[in-house]
Amino acid sequence: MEHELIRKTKEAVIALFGVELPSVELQPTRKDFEGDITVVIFPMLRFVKGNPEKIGEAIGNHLIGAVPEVSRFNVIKGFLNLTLSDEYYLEAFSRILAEEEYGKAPSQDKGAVMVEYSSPNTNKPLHLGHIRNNLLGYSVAEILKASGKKVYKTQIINDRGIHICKSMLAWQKFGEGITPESSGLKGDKLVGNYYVAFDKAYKKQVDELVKQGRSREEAEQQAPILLEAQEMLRQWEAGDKEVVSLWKTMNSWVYKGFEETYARLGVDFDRLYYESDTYLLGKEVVEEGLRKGVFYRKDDGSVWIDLTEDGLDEKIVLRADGTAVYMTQDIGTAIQRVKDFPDISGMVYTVGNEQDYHFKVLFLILKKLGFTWADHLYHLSYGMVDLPEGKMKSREGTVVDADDLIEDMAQTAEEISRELGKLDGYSEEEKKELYRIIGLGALKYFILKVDPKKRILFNPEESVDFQGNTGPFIQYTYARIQSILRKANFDKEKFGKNSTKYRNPIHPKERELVKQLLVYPEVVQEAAEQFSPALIANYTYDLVKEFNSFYQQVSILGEEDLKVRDFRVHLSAVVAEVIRSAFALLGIQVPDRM
RNA sequence: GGUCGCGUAGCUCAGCUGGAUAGAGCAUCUGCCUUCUAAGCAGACGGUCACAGGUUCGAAUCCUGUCGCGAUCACCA
Repeated sequence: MEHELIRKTKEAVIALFGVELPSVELQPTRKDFEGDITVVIFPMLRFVKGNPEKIGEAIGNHLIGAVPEVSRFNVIKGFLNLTLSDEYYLEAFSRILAEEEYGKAPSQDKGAVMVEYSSPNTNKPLHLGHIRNNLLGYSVAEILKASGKKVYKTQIINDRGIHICKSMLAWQKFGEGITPESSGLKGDKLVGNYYVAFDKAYKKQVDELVKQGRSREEAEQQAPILLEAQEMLRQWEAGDKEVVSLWKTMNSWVYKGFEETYARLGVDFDRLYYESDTYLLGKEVVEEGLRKGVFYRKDDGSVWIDLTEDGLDEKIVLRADGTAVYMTQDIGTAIQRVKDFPDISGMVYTVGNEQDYHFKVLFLILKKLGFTWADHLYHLSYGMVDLPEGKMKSREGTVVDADDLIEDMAQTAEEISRELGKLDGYSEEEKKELYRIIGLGALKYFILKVDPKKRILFNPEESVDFQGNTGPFIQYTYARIQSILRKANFDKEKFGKNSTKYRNPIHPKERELVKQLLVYPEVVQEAAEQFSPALIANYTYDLVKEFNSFYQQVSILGEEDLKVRDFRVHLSAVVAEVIRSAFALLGIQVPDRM
């Protein structure tokens, strides 16, 4: 419709004023004025001299004759507000009904996108920060799929390094052979406890050394337990049997714990990468890049890239002793992934904004190395989740644990549900499942509705809302519609297939709803382009508000005219379907009752 | 100090490539359950869009500078 209006408006201006406009600006008409689509006259004044109101009037008159869908118009200042006919909206709605999966674009074969997210260290449990990461990554992956892309979800598990050795060492020293089985603790929690135990012991040793007269800096480097951990890392790299075996055991505990958390969160992966497999990758690429002149070697043997011409600094890509740094590994991993999945044409890295610089450099290096896909790399950079007292710190125990938080949310959902008491007839299991869906819905929506790049302040004292612009509010609207559909004996099989007979005129609330439904596919595309689940969340909220207003003001099942009643039932069904679809893109489930 | 990001109502956030009197939710206050689920609806209150310049017919939006907050600038990851 927009294209048609732009074309016809241009034609109108040629016919009326003999001038060809380079472009026409359209916008949705503001709520306080009558109309659906507004043509902004001001930009035309550069080409057409005259009074904007008169010009608008003239164009409006022309359009009414030229475009059958335009039924009325009015001009206010420089704005030509067009009202589209009821037939147009009824027609448009019937097209939505006919769609198989409304909002989803047909899949294109232009290559796949790999989305990386989560990527935790294996020395501590997941916390609220990881939750934001997981939700964003999962949601963006789903949105990209809906926009027509093939997507691979992946993560790189940071399963090696000094931090892992710290937990291992502390477990050896203080653990007395404890296991998840013997203690009943979740594996990631158990290992995390020893990471904290290490830090405690380390600080104690440092303090003692300082008391003995060492400088703090020296003490921090010389604390015996740290030296032991470093020795352990060397043994691990040398393949020491005992160390490797302990490493395998403890990591397996952690993986089991992570799997539980992922299952609770409802996220998944198509392919896992382990740092212990990939950390040596990239060295060869560096050698090759050295030959190509992309990198250069310093006298001490370390290899660097000079990015000063690109406004960045010099960056090391290989240590003097020939070992890999983080960057080396990331270069190698990226290339490996394209080898594993040759149809990849781009990648998305879901990583906090503290690594903005790292990814700028990484992408630039890959580009300079000449990989075609390097133009389609995107760092999905997101702001930190802060607590009122500041940053979360695992070692100081000021983290909001992922499992605990999910549990708390379900509990809150339970309390509210019990108070409202609308769940007669549900079994205990059904209720429990419902609390889980609502609690998670509240949490996920709370996080995803915020623009990814902004930081989130999370106050554990103030529980996440269940009213207003929240997940449960939207879920509630869905449940209400399901209730109507049950009462109307709405048949999903016939959904979209039976020819609903329309009628005129259409109620203003119905018109608004159809308008809102019509933009859903565009919103999905926009969200994919911007890698922003927040756009989906905000759209869904607007749709739901519109529906609730309609629901309040207009009777659906009580309507006596059967055609009208049928139309309203269908309209409600489509709204519910779009809610379900949009929430699926956010990884949020919807309940039939609540 | 260099670079990057953010700064909109008491609080949490929207505001598309510049367009009409800057919008929601929470909180506070008013109405609405004999009609499809009140986790709802309708309304009131609440803003020098950090500040100062500039571009433009028009700026919360674009440009420059200032201030504030955060991140980053490791042979750590």
